[in-house]
Amino acid sequence: MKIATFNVNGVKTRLAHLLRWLEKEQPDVACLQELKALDEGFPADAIRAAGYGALWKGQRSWNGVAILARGQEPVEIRRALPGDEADEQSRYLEAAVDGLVVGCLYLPNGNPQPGPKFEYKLAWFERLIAHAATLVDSEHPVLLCGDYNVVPTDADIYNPRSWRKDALLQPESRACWERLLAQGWTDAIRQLHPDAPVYTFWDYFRQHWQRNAGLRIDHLLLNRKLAPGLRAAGVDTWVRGEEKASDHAPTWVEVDLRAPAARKRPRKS
DNA sequence: ATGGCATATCCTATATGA
Repeated sequence: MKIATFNVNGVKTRLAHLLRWLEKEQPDVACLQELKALDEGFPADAIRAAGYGALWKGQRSWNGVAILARGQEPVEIRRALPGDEADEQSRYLEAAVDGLVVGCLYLPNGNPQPGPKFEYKLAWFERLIAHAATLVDSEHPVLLCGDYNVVPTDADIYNPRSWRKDALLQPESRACWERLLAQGWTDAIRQLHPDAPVYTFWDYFRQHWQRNAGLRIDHLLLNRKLAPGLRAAGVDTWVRGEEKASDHAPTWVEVDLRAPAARKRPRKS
Protein backbone atom coordinates (compact mmCIF):
# COMPACT_ATOMS: atom_id res chain seq x y z
CA MET A 1 0.00 0.00 0.00
CA LYS A 2 1.40 3.37 -1.05
CA ILE A 3 0.42 6.52 0.84
CA ALA A 4 1.59 9.98 -0.21
CA THR A 5 1.41 13.54 1.06
CA PHE A 6 1.44 16.47 -1.38
CA ASN A 7 1.16 20.19 -0.68
CA VAL A 8 -0.37 21.22 -4.00
CA ASN A 9 -0.32 25.01 -3.43
CA GLY A 10 -3.76 25.53 -4.96
CA VAL A 11 -5.77 22.48 -6.01
CA LYS A 12 -7.57 24.26 -8.85
CA THR A 13 -4.43 25.79 -10.32
CA ARG A 14 -2.60 22.48 -9.89
CA LEU A 15 -5.34 20.10 -11.01
CA ALA A 16 -3.56 18.96 -14.20
CA HIS A 17 -0.38 18.32 -12.20
CA LEU A 18 -2.31 16.40 -9.58
CA LEU A 19 -4.04 14.20 -12.16
CA ARG A 20 -0.79 13.47 -14.02
CA TRP A 21 0.85 12.47 -10.75
CA LEU A 22 -2.06 10.24 -9.66
CA GLU A 23 -2.08 8.55 -13.06
CA LYS A 24 1.66 7.92 -13.09
CA GLU A 25 2.33 7.00 -9.45
CA GLN A 26 -1.02 5.44 -8.51
CA PRO A 27 -0.89 6.09 -4.76
CA ASP A 28 -3.54 4.19 -2.83
CA VAL A 29 -3.99 7.17 -0.52
CA ALA A 30 -3.08 10.78 -1.24
CA CYS A 31 -3.17 13.49 1.42
CA LEU A 32 -3.31 17.01 0.01
CA GLN A 33 -2.62 20.35 1.67
CA GLU A 34 -3.04 24.00 0.71
CA LEU A 35 -6.13 23.48 -1.41
CA LYS A 36 -6.72 27.25 -1.38
CA ALA A 37 -10.31 26.61 -2.37
CA LEU A 38 -13.75 26.63 -0.82
CA ASP A 39 -15.53 23.30 -0.38
CA GLU A 40 -17.62 23.96 -3.48
CA GLY A 41 -14.49 24.76 -5.49
CA PHE A 42 -12.84 21.37 -4.86
CA PRO A 43 -12.54 19.49 -8.20
CA ALA A 44 -14.27 16.37 -6.89
CA ASP A 45 -15.64 15.29 -10.28
CA ALA A 46 -12.24 15.27 -12.00
CA ILE A 47 -10.70 13.40 -9.07
CA ARG A 48 -13.52 10.88 -9.05
CA ALA A 49 -13.09 10.41 -12.81
CA ALA A 50 -9.43 9.63 -12.11
CA GLY A 51 -10.58 6.76 -9.90
CA TYR A 52 -10.34 8.32 -6.44
CA GLY A 53 -12.85 8.81 -3.68
CA ALA A 54 -12.22 11.89 -1.58
CA LEU A 55 -12.84 13.77 1.64
CA TRP A 56 -11.98 17.45 1.74
CA LYS A 57 -12.15 20.47 3.99
CA GLY A 58 -11.75 23.74 2.17
CA GLN A 59 -11.34 27.38 3.12
CA ARG A 60 -11.36 30.63 1.16
CA SER A 61 -7.93 31.60 -0.15
CA TRP A 62 -5.76 29.61 2.21
CA ASN A 63 -5.22 26.28 3.89
CA GLY A 64 -7.52 23.37 3.04
CA VAL A 65 -6.79 19.62 3.24
CA ALA A 66 -8.06 16.50 1.49
CA ILE A 67 -7.68 12.71 1.65
CA LEU A 68 -8.01 10.71 -1.58
CA ALA A 69 -8.37 6.93 -1.80
CA ARG A 70 -7.97 4.91 -4.97
CA GLY A 71 -11.07 2.92 -5.86
CA GLN A 72 -12.90 3.63 -2.62
CA GLU A 73 -14.26 6.28 -0.31
CA PRO A 74 -12.14 7.20 2.71
CA VAL A 75 -14.13 6.73 5.91
CA GLU A 76 -14.15 10.02 7.81
CA ILE A 77 -12.96 9.93 11.43
CA ARG A 78 -12.57 13.63 12.22
CA ARG A 79 -12.49 16.96 10.42
CA ALA A 80 -10.45 19.02 12.88
CA LEU A 81 -7.67 18.68 15.39
CA PRO A 82 -9.18 18.49 18.89
CA GLY A 83 -8.46 21.06 21.55
CA ASP A 84 -9.67 24.41 20.22
CA GLU A 85 -13.26 24.82 19.09
CA ALA A 86 -12.51 28.40 18.06
CA ASP A 87 -9.85 27.38 15.53
CA GLU A 88 -11.42 28.06 12.12
CA GLN A 89 -8.48 27.09 9.95
CA SER A 90 -8.82 24.00 7.74
CA ARG A 91 -5.68 22.11 8.62
CA TYR A 92 -6.61 18.57 9.68
CA LEU A 93 -8.55 15.61 8.35
CA GLU A 94 -8.50 12.02 9.58
CA ALA A 95 -9.92 8.96 7.83
CA ALA A 96 -9.68 5.20 7.61
CA VAL A 97 -8.76 3.38 4.39
CA ASP A 98 -8.48 -0.42 4.35
CA GLY A 99 -8.00 -0.48 8.11
CA LEU A 100 -5.26 2.17 8.06
CA VAL A 101 -5.92 5.36 10.00
CA VAL A 102 -4.55 8.35 8.11
CA GLY A 103 -4.19 11.83 9.58
CA CYS A 104 -3.63 14.55 6.97
CA LEU A 105 -2.22 17.73 8.47
CA TYR A 106 -1.06 21.17 7.45
CA LEU A 107 0.85 22.61 10.36
CA PRO A 108 0.98 26.43 10.49
CA ASN A 109 4.01 28.06 8.91
CA GLY A 110 4.53 30.43 11.83
CA ASN A 111 6.32 33.29 10.09
CA PRO A 112 7.16 35.90 10.99
CA GLN A 113 8.60 34.98 14.35
CA PRO A 114 8.37 36.01 17.01
CA GLY A 115 4.75 37.06 16.87
CA PRO A 116 1.16 35.84 16.98
CA LYS A 117 1.58 33.54 13.96
CA PHE A 118 4.46 31.76 15.63
CA GLU A 119 2.43 31.45 18.83
CA TYR A 120 -0.39 29.92 16.81
CA LYS A 121 2.05 27.47 15.24
CA LEU A 122 3.33 26.30 18.62
CA ALA A 123 -0.19 26.07 20.08
CA TRP A 124 -1.32 24.01 17.07
CA PHE A 125 1.74 21.79 17.48
CA GLU A 126 0.83 21.22 21.16
CA ARG A 127 -2.64 20.12 20.13
CA LEU A 128 -1.12 17.78 17.54
CA ILE A 129 1.20 16.27 20.16
CA ALA A 130 -1.76 15.71 22.49
CA HIS A 131 -3.83 14.06 19.78
CA ALA A 132 -0.91 11.97 18.52
CA ALA A 133 -0.47 10.60 22.05
CA THR A 134 -3.88 8.95 21.69
CA LEU A 135 -2.81 7.27 18.42
CA VAL A 136 0.78 6.13 18.85
CA ASP A 137 -0.15 2.98 20.78
CA SER A 138 -3.37 2.32 18.92
CA GLU A 139 -4.16 -1.27 18.04
CA HIS A 140 -4.75 0.09 14.52
CA PRO A 141 -1.97 1.10 12.14
CA VAL A 142 -1.82 4.91 12.04
CA LEU A 143 0.01 7.28 9.68
CA LEU A 144 0.28 11.00 10.46
CA CYS A 145 1.44 12.77 7.32
CA GLY A 146 1.48 16.19 5.80
CA ASP A 147 3.27 19.51 5.64
CA TYR A 148 4.71 19.88 9.14
CA ASN A 149 6.49 23.14 8.35
CA VAL A 150 9.46 21.98 10.42
CA VAL A 151 13.01 21.30 9.23
CA PRO A 152 13.95 18.69 11.85
CA THR A 153 17.75 19.20 11.76
CA ASP A 154 20.34 21.16 9.83
CA ALA A 155 20.90 18.02 7.75
CA ASP A 156 17.39 18.52 6.35
CA ILE A 157 18.17 21.79 4.55
CA TYR A 158 20.67 22.73 1.84
CA ASN A 159 22.13 25.49 4.00
CA PRO A 160 20.63 26.72 7.26
CA ARG A 161 22.51 30.02 7.27
CA SER A 162 19.92 32.20 5.55
CA TRP A 163 17.02 30.44 7.33
CA ARG A 164 18.21 30.83 10.93
CA LYS A 165 15.44 33.26 11.84
CA ASP A 166 12.74 31.36 9.97
CA ALA A 167 9.94 29.73 11.96
CA LEU A 168 10.73 26.37 10.31
CA LEU A 169 14.12 26.12 11.99
CA GLN A 170 13.41 27.62 15.41
CA PRO A 171 14.48 25.60 18.45
CA GLU A 172 10.88 25.75 19.72
CA SER A 173 9.58 24.21 16.48
CA ARG A 174 12.24 21.51 16.54
CA ALA A 175 11.60 20.77 20.21
CA CYS A 176 7.94 20.11 19.42
CA TRP A 177 8.99 17.79 16.59
CA GLU A 178 11.33 15.88 18.90
CA ARG A 179 8.66 15.55 21.57
CA LEU A 180 6.25 14.18 18.99
CA LEU A 181 8.74 11.58 17.75
CA ALA A 182 9.67 10.66 21.33
CA GLN A 183 6.16 9.31 21.80
CA GLY A 184 7.24 6.42 19.58
CA TRP A 185 6.60 7.56 16.01
CA THR A 186 8.85 6.52 13.11
CA ASP A 187 9.93 9.24 10.65
CA ALA A 188 9.78 7.12 7.48
CA ILE A 189 12.18 9.11 5.31
CA ARG A 190 14.77 9.46 8.04
CA GLN A 191 14.43 5.77 8.92
CA LEU A 192 15.13 4.56 5.39
CA HIS A 193 17.44 7.37 4.21
CA PRO A 194 19.55 8.17 7.28
CA ASP A 195 22.55 9.59 5.42
CA ALA A 196 21.71 11.22 2.11
CA PRO A 197 19.82 14.52 2.32
CA VAL A 198 16.19 14.24 1.22
CA TYR A 199 14.24 17.37 0.31
CA THR A 200 10.51 17.83 -0.24
CA PHE A 201 10.27 21.60 -0.81
CA TRP A 202 12.20 24.03 -2.99
CA ASP A 203 11.09 27.64 -2.86
CA TYR A 204 10.36 29.63 -6.00
CA PHE A 205 13.13 32.14 -5.34
CA ARG A 206 16.72 32.20 -6.45
CA GLN A 207 16.45 29.11 -8.64
CA HIS A 208 16.35 26.84 -5.64
CA TRP A 209 14.96 23.94 -7.63
CA GLN A 210 17.61 24.22 -10.33
CA ARG A 211 20.28 24.24 -7.60
CA ASN A 212 18.61 21.48 -5.55
CA ALA A 213 18.54 23.91 -2.62
CA GLY A 214 15.71 22.25 -0.75
CA LEU A 215 14.17 21.64 2.65
CA ARG A 216 12.62 18.52 4.18
CA ILE A 217 9.35 19.67 5.72
CA ASP A 218 6.77 17.14 4.47
CA HIS A 219 6.82 14.12 6.77
CA LEU A 220 5.16 10.73 7.24
CA LEU A 221 5.08 9.31 10.78
CA LEU A 222 4.19 5.68 11.52
CA ASN A 223 2.82 4.51 14.83
CA ARG A 224 4.15 1.43 16.61
CA LYS A 225 1.66 -0.90 15.00
CA LEU A 226 2.48 0.29 11.49
CA ALA A 227 6.26 0.78 11.74
CA PRO A 228 7.23 -2.91 11.25
CA GLY A 229 5.41 -2.80 7.91
CA LEU A 230 7.49 0.04 6.46
CA ARG A 231 8.93 -1.12 3.14
CA ALA A 232 9.98 2.00 1.19
CA ALA A 233 9.84 5.79 1.29
CA GLY A 234 10.72 8.52 -1.16
CA VAL A 235 9.93 11.74 -2.95
CA ASP A 236 8.46 12.09 -6.44
CA THR A 237 10.86 14.87 -7.37
CA TRP A 238 9.88 14.81 -11.05
CA VAL A 239 6.64 16.58 -10.08
CA ARG A 240 8.60 19.59 -8.80
CA GLY A 241 10.38 19.84 -12.15
CA GLU A 242 7.20 20.32 -14.17
CA GLU A 243 6.16 23.68 -15.59
CA LYS A 244 4.27 25.80 -13.05
CA ALA A 245 4.76 23.16 -10.36
CA SER A 246 3.89 23.44 -6.68
CA ASP A 247 6.88 24.36 -4.54
CA HIS A 248 6.46 20.98 -2.76
CA ALA A 249 6.93 17.48 -4.20
CA PRO A 250 4.81 14.43 -3.27
CA THR A 251 6.42 12.40 -0.50
CA TRP A 252 5.38 8.79 0.09
CA VAL A 253 5.71 5.50 1.92
CA GLU A 254 4.99 1.92 0.97
CA VAL A 255 3.75 -0.21 3.83
CA ASP A 256 2.73 -3.82 4.28
CA LEU A 257 -0.35 -3.82 6.50
CA ARG A 258 -0.06 -7.56 7.01
CA ALA A 259 3.36 -7.30 8.62
CA PRO A 260 3.32 -8.51 12.22
CA ALA A 261 3.61 -5.78 14.80
CA ALA A 262 6.46 -5.78 17.26
CA ARG A 263 5.44 -7.88 20.24
CA LYS A 264 5.44 -6.52 23.72
CA ARG A 265 6.15 -9.95 25.17
CA PRO A 266 8.38 -12.72 23.80
CA ARG A 267 6.66 -15.03 21.40
CA LYS A 268 5.87 -18.50 22.76
CA SER A 269 7.62 -21.26 20.87
C1' DA B 1 17.63 44.17 6.18
C1' DT B 2 15.59 43.17 1.86
C1' DG B 3 14.09 40.62 -1.88
C1' DG B 4 13.51 37.06 -4.85
C1' DC B 5 8.37 34.12 -6.80
C1' DA B 6 3.68 32.35 -6.66
C1' DT B 7 -1.32 32.22 -5.44
C1' DA B 8 -5.92 34.02 -4.15
C1' DT B 9 -9.12 37.77 -3.57
C1' DC B 10 -11.78 42.75 -1.38
C1' DC B 11 -7.52 42.73 -8.04
C1' DT B 12 -3.60 49.36 -11.34
C1' DA B 13 -3.32 46.33 -4.27
C1' DT B 14 -2.81 43.32 -0.36
C1' DA B 15 -2.16 39.13 2.46
C1' DT B 16 -0.01 34.78 2.77
C1' DG B 17 3.33 31.39 2.14
C1' DA B 18 8.27 29.08 3.61
